[in-house]
This record gives sequence, structure tokens and C-alpha cells, in this order.
Amino acid sequence: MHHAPEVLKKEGHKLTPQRLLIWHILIEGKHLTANEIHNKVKKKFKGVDLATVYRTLELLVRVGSVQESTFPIGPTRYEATEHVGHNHVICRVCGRVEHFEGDSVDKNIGKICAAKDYDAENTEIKLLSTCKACIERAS
Amino acid sequence: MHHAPEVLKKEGHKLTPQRLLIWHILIEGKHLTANEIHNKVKKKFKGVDLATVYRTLELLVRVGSVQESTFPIGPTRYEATEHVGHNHVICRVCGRVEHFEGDSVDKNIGKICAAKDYDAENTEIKLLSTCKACIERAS
DNA sequence: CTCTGTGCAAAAATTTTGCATTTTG
DNA sequence: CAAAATGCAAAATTTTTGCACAGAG
Repeated sequence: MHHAPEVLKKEGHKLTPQRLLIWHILIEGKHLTANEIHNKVKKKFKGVDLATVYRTLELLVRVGSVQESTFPIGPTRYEATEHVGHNHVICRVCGRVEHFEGDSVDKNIGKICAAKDYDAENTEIKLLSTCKACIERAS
Repeated sequence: MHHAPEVLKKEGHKLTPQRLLIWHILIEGKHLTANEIHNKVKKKFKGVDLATVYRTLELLVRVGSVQESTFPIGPTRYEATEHVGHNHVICRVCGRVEHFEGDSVDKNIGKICAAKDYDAENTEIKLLSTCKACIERAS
């Protein structure tokens, strides 16, 4: 289990209320945009700036507590590493996202990462394809 | 083999010099940004607008001739579907990209897509992880 | 008390849109 | 000729940055 506040403290970063709040929002929600996070944070503690949200997210990504994901549609999304168990199938045309379990590919994926000098744990698969609706629409 | 001009014509879109040029740039290069494409196009035919590049790319994506990819770092990148044989391993922290062959996972990937109502062919895997350099830097 | 983090405002970077004009089929 | 595409300019969206002040350790 990966707990951002401890990691931040251990690495000498300050535990500000803004950071804690942003972290809690990330624990509650799934793949949120910076803007969504900002709105949620403001409800609990008004006056927090969007720039702070971006800076905090960058920090949390750097220390490994948060993962950043970009989809074909819309802005970057963020989520706590600790509940990233899910992989995505994404439609390249409309951006629709579905989740899937990676069990059937995990072992191979780990090997691929290791072979390229990437962390074999904490991987996430983004499988790009085209959804049925978009295939039909295009024909 | 997938040839954009024919597809465009077949679907009733006009074959303008701008579109042909952009298509040729895409055939020559690999995962280019809209801006890179725009610069290359201007060298051959000045006066082409960046907006036209964006509109053309959107069209080519829609008809399936081009694929769009977003990476954790930098703007959206585009490349011709016909040379998309490669999958990516991407570092979530620094954005570094490596290529890998999907042979060991392709069959499973196809099944996953089919199960979720996505095209089982023409898939692309984006494997997100953290590269060794970033792991070391963070510790 | 010091150094890091924040808010604010401004700018940079990327992408989209409206509209008059040009071009393709 | 009609419909579609382009260029241009402006706007929208997303993200980054500089700097003075506030707050954590």
C-alpha cells in the first residue's frame, strides 16, 4: 500500500493542507482531470489555485503516488497509483474507455518491461483500438 | 495496405493538395506532432495553415488512415495506420518511449478487444511503466 | 527563522471555431 | 455550379511560469 503523505515526508516535501486535500480527492475518485480535482478541492477549501493543483500533481507523479494518463479525447487524467489495478481499452476515434483485467497478459507484459529496462510491476496497459460503434459509423 | 487517398475518394471527401501533402508527410515520418507536420508541409507548399493540418488529421483519423497517440509528455502525435506495427512502452515520469513487438500478447489482446466490442485487429498497446533512470532518480 | 509552497496574474502551448473566399468534383 | 475545404484571425482549452507573500518544519 502506497501512502503519499508518508512518501512526501520521507523525501523532505512539506505536507500542506492543499497537498493533503488533493491526495484525498485522488483517493476518492478515478482518473480525474486537473480541473475536476480543482473543483472538488475548492468545495472543501476555497482559494486553492489551479496552478497548485498542477504543481501538486506533478510532484505526486514524480514520487510515484499518482499516475497520469492521456486519452485520445480530453485533457490529462490523474489517479492514485494504489488503485490503478485496471487497464484500459480505448477507442481511438471517440475516446470511449472500457476497463479490463490484465491477468491474461500480465506475465508477458512484465517480461517486456524488464527487457526494455522498465519497472515490471506497476504497469498499466492502454489498449488502443476502435469500438464497434465507430466501426459501424465509418462504413 | 491502406491508402488514404482512395479511402477519402471512396467516402466522398475531396482530394486537395493539402490533404495529399499531409498524407505523404505521414507516410515518410513516424509519430509526428501537428506542428511538425505543419512545418514539413510548409516547406513543400507554403501557405498551408495549421488549422488545415488539424482538420485533415482529424479526418484521416476518422476514416482510419491515421492513428493519434498522446504521450505523458508533449502534444498529440500522429502516424499512418499502415506503419503502426509497433507498440510502445512509455515512461510515465519522463515520457521516454521504446518500441516492442506484441507477438507474445497479441492473441490475448485480440480476445480482450473482442470481449469488449472493439476491433480485434489494428490494435496498439501502450504500456505505461517507469524507466530505470526515473526509478533511480526518485530514490 | 529559513526555505518551500501558494496564490495570483500573465503567458505559453495546443487545439478548435467562425466566416469569407477558393477549389474540387 | 454546389458543396466542401481552405486561410485567416480570433478564441477556447490546457498547462506552465514569475514573483511576492504566507506557512511548514
